[in-house]
Amino acid sequence: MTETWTDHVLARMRSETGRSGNARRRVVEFLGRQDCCVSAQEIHDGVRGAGSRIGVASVYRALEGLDELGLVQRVDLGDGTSRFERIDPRGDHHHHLVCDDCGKVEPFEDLALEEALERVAGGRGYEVAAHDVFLRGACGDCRAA
Amino acid sequence: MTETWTDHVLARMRSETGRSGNARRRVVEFLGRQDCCVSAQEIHDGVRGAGSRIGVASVYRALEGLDELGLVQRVDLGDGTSRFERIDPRGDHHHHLVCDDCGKVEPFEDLALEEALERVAGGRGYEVAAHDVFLRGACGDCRAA
DNA sequence: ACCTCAATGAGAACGGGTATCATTATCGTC
DNA sequence: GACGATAATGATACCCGTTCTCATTGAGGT
Ligand SMILES: [Mn+2]
Ligand SMILES: [Mn+2]
Ligand SMILES: [Zn+2]
Ligand SMILES: [Zn+2]
Repeated sequence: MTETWTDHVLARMRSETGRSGNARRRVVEFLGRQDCCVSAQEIHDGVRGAGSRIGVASVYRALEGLDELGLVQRVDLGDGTSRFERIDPRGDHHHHLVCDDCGKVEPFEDLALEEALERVAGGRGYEVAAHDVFLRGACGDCRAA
Repeated sequence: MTETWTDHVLARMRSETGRSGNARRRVVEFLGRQDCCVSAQEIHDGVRGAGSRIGVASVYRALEGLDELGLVQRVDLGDGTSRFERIDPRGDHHHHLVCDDCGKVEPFEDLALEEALERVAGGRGYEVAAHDVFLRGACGDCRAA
């Protein structure tokens, strides 16, 4: 059986603080259902829409905690709102295509790119811990229109 | 003789609107002196420090116009403030190393990385117009400390 | 010099994100 | 199962970068 990200994270948080509240659990469960990044607002709306009256502050607190534990990644596209997505414990990871026109965001993976990034990381004095890549342009739909 | 970015841009804006105000010119001149990205606040302070009483709104307006003309690039590191840097008309371009610890930002170039990005751009339905790459980690100074 | 209208700057307004604090709920203990 | 300590929560005030508004200024054409 494959342990889901959600289960993995709930267990981790449990062992971390000893407590388990409702708001954090709902945020984790929601994130676990997403395949790419979502904004705090979308998380808040999503959880509320399902019937849980959680507060925005709790959403941000949950995200902050998850970020510190390396369970979630902040994605900043430059539109003024941060987005968040789960980090696969198995190392799976993707980058983002952003449509300048309609704002759509979709994930992509590319091994050759990862290898090139790996090589850049060396020889710069820096100890690189993470990297972000965004490709911006016009998506298929917007090109057609 | 090499035409500077500043001259190139001033001429371009001139031909674009027919008018030339003081605020915009000061912003362009300031950006022309920078080798990497700076925040709107830094631009405002920099220009004011040199004796011109320009307003913040004018800084943002100038940056917006330059961005639309593709003369300036918005750099969003995710710290809540956008930065801007000139785009070399000759195509020269760099990406950024960001220290998670002290916040320092420095540019780097890597040809192999650019080629890998070029290859990714194809075959995705997208017409990629630009890309951003950030490497995050601990800089030399912070690693030593 | 005069007119027109883009450009400007001060300050109000906006919005995502954070801090505060009274209330609620979880968990260990009895 | 009730109780107490204290972490978690949620409403809301607040912060600050950015945008909007509007009265004023000034560049360029005549
Ligand atoms: Mn990668
Ligand atoms: Mn590049
Ligand atoms: Zn994603
Ligand atoms: Zn730069």
